[in-house]
Amino acid sequence: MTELTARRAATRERLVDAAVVVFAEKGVLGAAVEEICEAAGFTRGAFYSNFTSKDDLCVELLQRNYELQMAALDQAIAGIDAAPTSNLDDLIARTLDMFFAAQPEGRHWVLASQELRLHAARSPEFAPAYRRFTDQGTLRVAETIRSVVQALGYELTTSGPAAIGLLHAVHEYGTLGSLIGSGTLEGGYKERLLAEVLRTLVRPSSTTVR
Amino acid sequence: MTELTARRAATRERLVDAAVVVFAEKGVLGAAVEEICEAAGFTRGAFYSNFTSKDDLCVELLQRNYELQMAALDQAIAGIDAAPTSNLDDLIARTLDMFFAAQPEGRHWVLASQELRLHAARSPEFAPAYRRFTDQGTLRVAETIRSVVQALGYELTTSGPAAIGLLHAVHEYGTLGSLIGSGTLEGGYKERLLAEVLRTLVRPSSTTVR
DNA sequence: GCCTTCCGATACAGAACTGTATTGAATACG
DNA sequence: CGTATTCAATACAGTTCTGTATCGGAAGGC
Repeated sequence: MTELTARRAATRERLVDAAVVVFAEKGVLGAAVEEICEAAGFTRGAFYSNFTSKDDLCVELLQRNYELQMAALDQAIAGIDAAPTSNLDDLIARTLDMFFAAQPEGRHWVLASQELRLHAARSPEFAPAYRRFTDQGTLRVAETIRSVVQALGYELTTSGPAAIGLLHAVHEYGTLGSLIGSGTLEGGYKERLLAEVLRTLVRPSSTTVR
Repeated sequence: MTELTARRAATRERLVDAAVVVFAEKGVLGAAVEEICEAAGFTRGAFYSNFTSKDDLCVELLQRNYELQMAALDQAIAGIDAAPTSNLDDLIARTLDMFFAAQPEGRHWVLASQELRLHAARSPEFAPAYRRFTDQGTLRVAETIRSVVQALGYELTTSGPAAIGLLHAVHEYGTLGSLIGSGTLEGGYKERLLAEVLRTLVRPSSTTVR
């Protein structure tokens, strides 16, 4: 698509990776361009030669994140056992695996994701770019989960995106809660709740599986 | 408890109110002390005379928020129709009213709440203070909802805090989503989802209502 | 009404960050 | 190879923010 030397691509990647860490620690607006460059082992010269602004880098970060997660999702699909099952627990477990494959992992990524989401909520300039990747990702995950559920002999009780939204909400809340160390959330809280929620989102398929 | 002149109290309040706005726009770490003071119509002299640091002000903000929401909750309780009902929709509506009473409202408060939550997740120094208010609030809301549900002839299917966590997760996600303007979330999405979730969280009481 | 105490404004010195213009070293190419 | 080009480092000038020390006016006590 774009002409990019290997050197340049590597620089951009290092900067983006560093941004994840710094965003996680300081937030998008609290992160100084200088700090990101330092974390990546560059000076600002490298930054301004590759990006026009911090928001510009944020978009690249979204893109990278999107691609990595879709790749992980594809891999998870390839590895799934596609035989229909009458065991609901089985279905739940396999479906959640799909979902988790498309979620950020590790403290830095989790925090950075939330920071980006919040940045989109407060910045009208950034929001469109954020929506672009998020909506597309949600649709793809929804479609994937819908087809997995169907292959296993079940169907969703609600629209795909609504189901994903619900899972996403619980996942985010629980993950952040465990980082904060909230006392009202016991261990395994998130997993249990997700399984329970998912149980209400599927039912045995009314139509015969082809 | 603490000796505080009226003048001082007013200054602190104005600073805290201003902080909500600036935090919403810039995030906790992106907000300059200077900026908060300016928004409140003071200079930094006032700030450092009243607070030792930005985190110190954050704690005061948590406290204020907690007290306002608990007061709103108390008021909501007072206004509720306590007659048992066999109409589930009725129950759902009244229970959600309780819950909403204890949620922040308005763009600034919503964003600031999220910023504080994220700040707690990344800052070990701030997290304990955040937990203190959050856990206490969750317990109080949980207990309130539990007793309302019971008075109406139903019971919760899960622990109070777990139920509140689930509602809270969906509420936050939906609210932020509507600020971002996500395309996969149609209007009324949040309310519909909350009602549906709540439906799975209650069942007719097995024991007789006293 | 005067005097004391309080408390926010001002002054200050330094640190951190910004974006740009220029330079020099690495890389690619003929 | 040597030369042209690319790209990150450096130099620069300006702005913003920090926390503290000091000052002066307003509030409250006698």
